[in-house]
Formats: sequence, C-alpha cells, structure tokens
Amino acid sequence: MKPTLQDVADAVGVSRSTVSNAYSRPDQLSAALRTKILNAAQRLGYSGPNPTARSLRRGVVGAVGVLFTSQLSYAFTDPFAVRFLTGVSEAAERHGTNLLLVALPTERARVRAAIDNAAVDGFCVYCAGDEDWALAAIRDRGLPYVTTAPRPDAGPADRYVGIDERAAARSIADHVAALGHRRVALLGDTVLPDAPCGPLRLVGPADAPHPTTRGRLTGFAEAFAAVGVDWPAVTVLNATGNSRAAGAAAVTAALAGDQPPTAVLACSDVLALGVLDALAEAGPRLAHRVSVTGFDDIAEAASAGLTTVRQPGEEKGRLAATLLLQPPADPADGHVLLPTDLVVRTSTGPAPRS
Amino acid sequence: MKPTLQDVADAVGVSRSTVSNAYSRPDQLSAALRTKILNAAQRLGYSGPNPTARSLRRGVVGAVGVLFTSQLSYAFTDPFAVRFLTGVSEAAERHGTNLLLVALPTERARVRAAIDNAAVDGFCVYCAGDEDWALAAIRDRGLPYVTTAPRPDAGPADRYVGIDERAAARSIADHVAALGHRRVALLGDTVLPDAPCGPLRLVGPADAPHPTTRGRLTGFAEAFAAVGVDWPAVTVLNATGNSRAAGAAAVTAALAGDQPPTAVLACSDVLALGVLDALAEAGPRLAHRVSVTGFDDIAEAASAGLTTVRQPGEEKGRLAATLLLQPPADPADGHVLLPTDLVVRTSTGPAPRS
DNA sequence: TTCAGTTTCTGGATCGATTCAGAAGGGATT
DNA sequence: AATCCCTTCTGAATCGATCCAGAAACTGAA
Repeated sequence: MKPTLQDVADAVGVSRSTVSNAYSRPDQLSAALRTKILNAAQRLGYSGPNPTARSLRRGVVGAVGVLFTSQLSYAFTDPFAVRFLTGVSEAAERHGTNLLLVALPTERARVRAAIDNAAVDGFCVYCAGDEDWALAAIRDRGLPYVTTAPRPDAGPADRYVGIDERAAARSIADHVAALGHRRVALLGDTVLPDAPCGPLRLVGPADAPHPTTRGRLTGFAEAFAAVGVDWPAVTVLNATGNSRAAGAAAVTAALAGDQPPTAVLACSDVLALGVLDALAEAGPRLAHRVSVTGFDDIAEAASAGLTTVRQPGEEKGRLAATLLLQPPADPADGHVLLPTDLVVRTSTGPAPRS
Repeated sequence: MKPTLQDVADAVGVSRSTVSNAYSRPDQLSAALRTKILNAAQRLGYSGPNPTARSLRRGVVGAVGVLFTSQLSYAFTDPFAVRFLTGVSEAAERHGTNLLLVALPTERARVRAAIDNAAVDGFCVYCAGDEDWALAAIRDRGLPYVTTAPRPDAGPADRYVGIDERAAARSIADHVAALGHRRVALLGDTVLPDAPCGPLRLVGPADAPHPTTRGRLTGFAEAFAAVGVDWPAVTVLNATGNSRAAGAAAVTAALAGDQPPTAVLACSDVLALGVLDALAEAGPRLAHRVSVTGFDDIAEAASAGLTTVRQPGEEKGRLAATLLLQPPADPADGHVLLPTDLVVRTSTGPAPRS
C-alpha cells in the first residue's frame, strides 16, 4: 500500500502533525527537520498528502465544476462553449483551482445525483435553458454558482455574467431591416421543445421557453416591427440541434419554396453557417442573394464572411469563474452584462428589389 | 451548517450506518424505513453523502484527470486537442466518471504539486513532448495513466493510444513528392526548444526532441530521400507556437526569398492554415502555386481545401479513457496504434516546371 | 537564577462518510 | 420447543489528513 503521513512520521520518529506541517506549514518546524522529513518521504515513496483526505478535513475541495447541459461531447462541438470554457480555465488557473467538467444528464432523475456527487466548491453553469433542475440541486447543496444569463428565479445574491440578448439581436436585425429586407426568416435551435425541423407557428417570440432564444427572437421581432413587418409576417424556423447540419436542414424547405425569405437571421453562428451551406447547395438562384446573419462571432464566422453579433466568450468565462472564486463585496457587482458588437461582413447585402 | 449523515440518523432515530445504506445499498434495509429516511433527509436539507468523505472512505474518487501540457486555455485553441477531449468525455460519461482538467504548469517545481493535488483515479495524458516530469509524478503517485503516444521510457504495462507518426507523415510526403516537388520546406512547432521563428539548421530529423515532431519530420525526410532529395536540401522552418499566426510568421521570410519552396509540409493543420494565410498575403505570385499540407484533419481543413493526414481524434480520446477505466486483461492490448488516412484536397498540386 | 517569551513539536479530536462482524427479531422447519 | 436461516439494523473501526491547545525546550533579560 501507499505510505501515509503516519508512515513517514514513524520512519522519522516524529508526530503525524509535524509531517503534516512539513508539507503545508513550513514555518511551523525547523528547516533541518523539514528536509529530514521530506527526504524520508521521498525514500518511502510518499507523494504528499492525499488530496481527498485533505479536502475532507479542510472542508474545501479546490475545484470548480463547469456544468454543461447535454452531453459534454456536445458542448465541445459548440465553438462558443469552448471559448467560454477557455475563459473559465484561465481564471481557474490563476486561482490554482482545478476544473471539473460535469455533464448534465438528460434524465431528470440523474441530474441531482450528478450534482450531488461532484466534488467541487461551486459551479459555473453554462446556460442552455434546461438547467433549472440542476440549479435547484446546486442550491440545495448550498454551493455557490454563477450562470451565463440572468435567470427569472434569481435572488439578489445570485451572480451571472451575460449579455443583453434582446438588444444585441435587435442591433443585427436593425442592420438587416435597414438593408431593405422585409420577407425574413428567424432560425433558432429547439425554439419549442420537441418541435419538428422547419417552419413553426409561434404566437409571439415570448412563446419560446428557452430564455436565450426568446431574448434573441424578441430583439429580431422588435426591429422588424419598427419597419412595419409585424410578427405574423415573419417566418420562424426550428432547428433540431445547434449544428451546421441542423441549420441547413431547417432552412432547406423554406428556400425551395416559391417565396423564399430574402434574409435569414439565425440565433447562432453554427446555424447560420448551416444556412450558408444550404444556400450553396441550392445553387446560383439563391446563393449570395439571400442575406444571412449569425450570433456569437465564432472563428469560422470570419472566414465565412458571416455578419454576426460578437459577444466576448473568453471574457464571459473568465468573469464567471472570477465571480465564483472571489465574490464581489457588493452583491450588485455580481450581475454583469457584457457589451456586444455588430460585425458586418459579406453575408448581408441589400434586399433584391421585388 | 449543512446536516450530515449523523443528523439524519438522529432525526429518524436509526444508526448512521442505516442512513448510509439508504443511499448506497437500498437492499440492506426495508423499503419503508428507506423512504422514511429519505424523507427526513429532504426535510433537513441533507443532499446526500458528501462526495469527498465518500471518496476518502471508498478509496476511489470517481474522476479521471486529463493532463494538458501548457495552459489549458491554450489546449482549447488546438482543435485537435478539443476533439481528443471530446472523445475522453464520451467514454468517461459512459463510465459515470467525472473529468478533471489539469493544466501542466510551466515551472517544473509546480508540476509535481499539480499532479499530487489532483483528486483523480488516473490520468489521460495528452502528449506534447514536455510531459516527462508529469509522468514521473504520476508514476510516483502510483496512479494509472494512458498517453497519446508510445514513450521511449515506457514499460510493458504502460498504456497508450497513438498513431504511427512516421508512416503517416511519409504517406503525405510521398504524395507531395509524387507531384514532383523537390524544393520543399518542413514546418513544425518548437522544433528545437527556444529556437527563433523561421529557418533552422538541423543535422537530421532525429534532432527534434519532441517525439511527435521528430516522428513526422522523419517520415517527411524519408519520403524525399527516396526521390533523391536528401536532408540538407530540405528547409526546416520553426514556428514559435501551434497557431495560424505562428505558422504564417514562420513561413513568410522563406516565401519572400528568391527561391521559395514549391511545397510546405506542416506538422499540424493549424500551422498549415497559417501558411495558406501567408500565401494569400504574399499575393498572386505565389498563391495557389505553392502546395501546402497539414496534419490531423481538423474541421477547418476541409473548408480550406487543405491536403492533410486524418487521424481519428475523438476515437483517440475515447480509447484512451477506456484503456484507463477498464484496463485490458492482456497488457499487449494496452498499446494501440490507430490508422490514419491521407486526405487529398486542393492545397496540393503538381510542382511548377522549373 | 528565575521568569517571561519564543520556537518547536506532540496528542487527540475531528472532517463525513463506509464497511463488516455481529446482534436482534421474525419465520419456517423439524 | 429447539434449531436454523433470513432480514434488518447497529457499533466500532477506519479512510488520511488538519488543527489547536498545550508540553517541552530553548532564549534572553532582569
């Protein structure tokens, strides 16, 4: 068996406490004894205090959980999620804290277990809309957490770092509207739960249960309403997943119709790239004639010439982790809305004259 | 304070053991008592056994560490690393195991501490060439580990899942050689430690300390030697980092010379994309006239038309985690070399007639 | 020399669970 | 009624450290 503190203590002929101090409080013993202990430890093959035992006794784990909804493997396919994670890891690194990746199980029953079994001091919750049960479990465990969006059920002590989804969406839709587009389609991932791929009837953008999607659709709607295009006149397209393929699939039928939209506004860059794929596929009749916008400004957006809204992904992660690891004195500072930028590229252009 | 097992036991009037069993061995008590206990727990706000205490007692943590060299934030910028991580997370998920991301500190002294403090049952080590100290620490801790490349100091019990770097590199270099290219440049990240950006003198490919780079350069060299282009005739370019920008920077001077290479073979797709950037920048004299190859086949490679060698990233991660979590009975099965494929796209073409 | 003040080290309590041998009670069997 | 076997529950030991009050030894000043 691996040696323990006690074994080292016995070998040197000192007490367990002293060996412990040799590792975690060098000022509590003489330098000579300390090196003697460290040498003995080396000789015995003792590799330092057991992290688990230390955590138990100290009451602190030294790790933060990053909670991603759905499969972890899925999270990594979303470039924006990766950027968020990058930021979190940077901040955690600075704090000497480890990162525990936690995937939110799809079955409700296992959510609580997943949260309860994670050995962490707190959670960064990457919001995707279906994290309510997880948040309840985190709260029940009494752990601190930070979300990536303000939440309706948030108390004043809840911390988050997000963006103004509505305003950001509105800014890009304003741009599209200013280009003269009036026959437009809005594309989102899982706009309604279990909805099929393709066109969808929504009474209003507020129908979308997912807060991020709702915020963005609302912003889009406002911009078009302002130029006289009311809600019933805009098409809502539902993608069954946040992927290029899903985006392409959702838009294909609409493009094939005899009254295709002149602009498609997607709720994410990945979906928008899918729209571009579908356009390329559809042939010269439409390619480069339908304006397309995304959201997030992921790396591929630039090379694809996609007009989009940039939100600072790494910064979001960095701030979330920092908010978690060193909570601001004033709770009001725990609510952060980051700025966004409209990035106009080549995927948007004037609406064709009808 | 949060209630403990004991508090719940006291509330119900049973022993601590019974409450413990209610959670982890339901068959050890009557269903009635169990629900009574669970109800009491709920009422008291007890959210299940403390994961740390459980780990300590059980001697098992329920998490695997994924060790990335350099900054974690850096790891995420490498699409291939992300794919590897995706695979690892898939396998871990299936095993109900958590993932602890560990960044290898740059200072040697802190490497051991980082390893020793990680509460994990084993490590997946994403090899980048500078992980020797970390591996030593892992071995000293007596933890199992899997690497992503065979290692020179490996014992028969060491597990790894890699590719035949040399053969894979040779396959793509053969392709370039067959196209008639004779004035070629090889581009790698940190070919020699602390080497400056740009051309480098190497006695031979074996001089590169980083095993992956060494393997690839060796394969490249073999292919060209086979067509009469011996080592001194090939240019080696050093990039100071595995990024597009570093790749572009490393190749720029060489392209500007009066005898630019007709083909550049990079050790990674990211570097190769940088070369394409540099070519685009260099103007029409060279663009589309210099052949470029990458390595890995990341997502961007396809859209950039980059000829490259595909290696199965997710599969690598999945296998690495599986090898760690359920070691094969026969140690020989712990050594896996995955197949690679030459993917020819538009970035390579016949050498211009001189 | 004595006493206060440091520095250095020790012992025991504790963190919150799991585990296992065994006690207690209830049936069924003979 | 005695025996044996289950099922259900308990108690004490244990995992491997940290922490704190206090003992022991040493230092310097009066």
